[in-house]
Amino acid sequence: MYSHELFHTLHQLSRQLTNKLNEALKPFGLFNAQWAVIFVLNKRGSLTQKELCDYLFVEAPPMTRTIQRLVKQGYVKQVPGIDKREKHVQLTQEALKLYPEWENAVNKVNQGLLKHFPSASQEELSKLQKSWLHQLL
Amino acid sequence: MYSHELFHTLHQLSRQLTNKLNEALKPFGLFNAQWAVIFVLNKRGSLTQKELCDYLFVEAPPMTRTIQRLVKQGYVKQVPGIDKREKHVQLTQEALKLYPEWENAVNKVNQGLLKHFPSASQEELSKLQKSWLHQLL
DNA sequence: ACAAATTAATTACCTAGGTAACTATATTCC
DNA sequence: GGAATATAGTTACCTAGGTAATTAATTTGT
Repeated sequence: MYSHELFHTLHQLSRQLTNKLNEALKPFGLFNAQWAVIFVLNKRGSLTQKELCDYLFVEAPPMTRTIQRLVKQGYVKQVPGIDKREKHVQLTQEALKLYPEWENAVNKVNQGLLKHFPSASQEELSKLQKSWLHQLL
Repeated sequence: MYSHELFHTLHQLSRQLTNKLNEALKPFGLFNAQWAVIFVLNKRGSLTQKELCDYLFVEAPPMTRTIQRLVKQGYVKQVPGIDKREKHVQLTQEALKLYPEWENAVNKVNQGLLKHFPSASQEELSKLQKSWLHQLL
């Protein structure tokens, strides 16, 4: 019964990566969860909070909090939709200006984390993870 | 640059598994992090909190909290060591009595989570994860 | 032998993410 | 058209895990 070990290793790996990313984002006053939102908004433009939740597979309450912190920092604005329940979230000019710098830092740390992990292994790992995840959902 | 995707999938996978485990533990009034401690204590007997931290790669403060909850529930006791700074943590009779039931529930949910994921893939995934994790530490 | 440095555990405070309950707006269904 | 239902977002409260600072006990170094 080594399923325990599999789960344990996965959990630890996830935590280590999160910690390293947070460390790299610290100089910019950003955290992991905020970066995830910023990254998606930069790629997709304007999204409702529901759409962000669905995309990132996160429940609504933590998303509300993450967005509120980003609003307070001036990196995101909430625009009321035609459907008045919805809030369309988008990056501010300030965030768009700083984005390349952030992405650069993130890419650099990601590259460092993968440096000694062969790209064939990365491919294989990515494939296995996606396959398992899709079965779970 | 699909490192983003690799990290994102890993993070989500970890969260999904944690959620499923928590769901399975709910009837017993236990949570994921508590189970990790109980599992190790059952295997290893008595350990100091420091040893538990090292084994589970968790910082001391969250470990203190997890143990305090287990003490309150009557599943764990803290025995002062010869080195008076240390606290040796061990399962209570109550916990030892209930352990098989808990393990059974956990094994069942783990089995369910891995059901449609071929065991060759499990092996491969486990190998890749461990290899990457050891490079990071 | 005693001052300085180290270590185990705790406390306070932060982010991350989960559920349950609530509010306000939209949609459905007689 | 109006009552019932569903949906988007928020609030309150829980566990999980991180850092920084604190306390008490032990070990080191002179």
